[in-house]
Amino acid sequence: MTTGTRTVRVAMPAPLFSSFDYSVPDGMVVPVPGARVRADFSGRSLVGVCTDADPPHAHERLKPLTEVLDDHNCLGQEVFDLATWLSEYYHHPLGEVLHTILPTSAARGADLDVQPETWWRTAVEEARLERAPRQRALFDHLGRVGPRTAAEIRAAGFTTAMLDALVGKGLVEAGDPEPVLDNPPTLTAEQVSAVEALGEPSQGFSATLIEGVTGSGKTEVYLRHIARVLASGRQVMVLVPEIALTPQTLTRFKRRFGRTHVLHSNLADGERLQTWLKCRSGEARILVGTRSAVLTPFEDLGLIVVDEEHDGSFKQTEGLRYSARDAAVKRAHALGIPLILGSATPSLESLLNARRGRYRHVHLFTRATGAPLPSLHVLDTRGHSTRDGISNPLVHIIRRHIDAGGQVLVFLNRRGFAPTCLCTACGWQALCPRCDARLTMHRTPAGLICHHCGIRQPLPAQCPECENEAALKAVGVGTQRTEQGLIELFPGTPVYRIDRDSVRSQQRLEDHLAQIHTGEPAILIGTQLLAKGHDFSNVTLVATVNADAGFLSADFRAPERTAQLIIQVAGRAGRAGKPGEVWIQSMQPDNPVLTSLIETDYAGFAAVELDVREAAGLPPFRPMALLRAESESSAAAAGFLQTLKQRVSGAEVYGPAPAPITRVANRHRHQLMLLADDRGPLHSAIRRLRGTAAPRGVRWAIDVDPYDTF
DNA sequence: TCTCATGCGCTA
DNA sequence: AGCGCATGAGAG
Repeated sequence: MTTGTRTVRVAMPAPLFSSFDYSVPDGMVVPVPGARVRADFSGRSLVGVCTDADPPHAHERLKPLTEVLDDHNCLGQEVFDLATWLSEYYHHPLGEVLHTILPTSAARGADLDVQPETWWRTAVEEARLERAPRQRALFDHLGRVGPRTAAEIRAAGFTTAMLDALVGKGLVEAGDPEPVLDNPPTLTAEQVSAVEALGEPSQGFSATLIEGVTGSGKTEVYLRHIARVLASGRQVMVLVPEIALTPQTLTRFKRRFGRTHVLHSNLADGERLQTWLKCRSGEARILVGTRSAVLTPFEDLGLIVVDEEHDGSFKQTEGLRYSARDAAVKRAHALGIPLILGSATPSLESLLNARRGRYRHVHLFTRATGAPLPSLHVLDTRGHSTRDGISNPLVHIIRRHIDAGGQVLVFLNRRGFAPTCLCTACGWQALCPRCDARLTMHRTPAGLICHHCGIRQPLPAQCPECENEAALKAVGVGTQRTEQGLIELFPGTPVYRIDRDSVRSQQRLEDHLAQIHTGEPAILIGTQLLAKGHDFSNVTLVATVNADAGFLSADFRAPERTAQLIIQVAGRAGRAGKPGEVWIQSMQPDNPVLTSLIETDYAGFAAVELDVREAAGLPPFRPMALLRAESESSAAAAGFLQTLKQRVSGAEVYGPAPAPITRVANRHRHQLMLLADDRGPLHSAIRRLRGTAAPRGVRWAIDVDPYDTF
């Protein structure tokens, strides 16, 4: 080995757009690109990733590496290349990108050893565990679902102590992995042609957009294609939105394919690392995961599925602001494998790609059960009084459905009791001390809460300003208030509220859902949480209470998001044979989003909205990036963006503009919008700005293809 | 004169 | 980001 090969370039986890060169001391093996190394960096010992052995023009003063942690590229060439692409495309330092990709323990330098798993199953038919209800529950659970690993048992809400106790009593023993339990159902004609349209899985890169109405059985189409890929011996990655990764979703995969691995944000570091390693080694056959799962290396990936591809949770909004959907497209292309994007309400980005012939476009127009699609109606609330958010005509419609034995789902995208609390005597309002926002009134537990920074305050007994004891009033409507109103209006009918406040625990949610699944007449009220994943087969009426709020936002994506939400919620209605009705309460019944949705469905709305975007020169027709700055001083943040603006060339610039809620947690947020005709000039413009040091106290970030623009 | 806090610059 | 180091104010 010559001395010239004993210098390496390393990407260190620091917010710097440069690599750092180190020497490899005698006796230490020269790391290969992609190997983790430990080295001193500005007075501390850090784990970085080698990017080049023997780099050209190495730095003249070199420190020695402390340690080489891997004898091979720990990410594999493909994910290593993905890291380079992410760094360039999202203008984020390579060292930080690599740090984001590596599981926490791997980024800290842990050994990358796969540990064998043990599955646990019941050893006896019956067990008397009267005095140990939790052990009893775990025993019953294992009897019901079959063999599970310790990690899965913990994920289901049990502890290893309970498991150990059962093993000690001889009631549970090590066993084989879970068997395949489900046979595939018969496909509808439409599903058959969708499966056929997907073609052979081994024909190289292809992207297919499956646009299927809720209940059309998109998932079954994925499962068929997944089965073919698995049969060919290759691995499969399935990405789902955060709130769609429910036990029901996983059970479906497990019953069909056996062992299914999972990645999401709530895993313990060790579990996450083990799953990551098993994907990398090829031991894991299917991975179902949320956003960050797209960064997982695979030994032999043969298919990527992105379910609910329009969902905003695929875009990261901090640090490396990547889109998991777009990264999935990139990976499928690089690997030469098929990609499936599925949604009932595709993003305009994907629809434009389909229109331009980059994606195949497969439609599922009918429900797999043969149930008719719900009918959509606007309920004009102008001139009607509303009580707790529910207008009089809506009360009658709800009563009609309850009397007919149906269940009713009331959708209201606002938690709490009332979004405002004010004094009718002096005009005082409950404002957040740290944000430019009103405090939301909550009951059970009572208090004022800021939905932006989370600060809590007690509910004042009298007006803090004029000390009037009777004039404080809750203004506006949240789920708690509508719940209360519905309980009063329908005293004999159970009302279930499902939002982040009412279902703190998964168990609580499951209990609620079990009640609902009995099919007895009931009223469900809730937020986003209700809109996805769960099947409520006996729901015959869906009512959206405050869809109007979605039309008020300044965000150019607001109409798209509102339309998607309405259609997703509407999809909950009439799934089991009984025809469903959807009523949208609105004070602006002539709003073009509403009328086009009702008259021409989502596809018609999307076509109109695409024209609007094209005319306005907005995404997906032109690429956009946002430069966001925040500081305790509003002027400092805005001023810094102003100086950046002067240095922009080759792109249109708008702003700096304050975010609508400028101050959150005492930080003032401003942004500069960049638009260009092509990606090339946009990226060049950003490249000239990135790495610019902001003045003291100002933090700034680049957001390429932002999802939320306000 | 000493100690602790805050600010700044640098990382190979 | 996070660390060491310079600078500066307060206590004895």
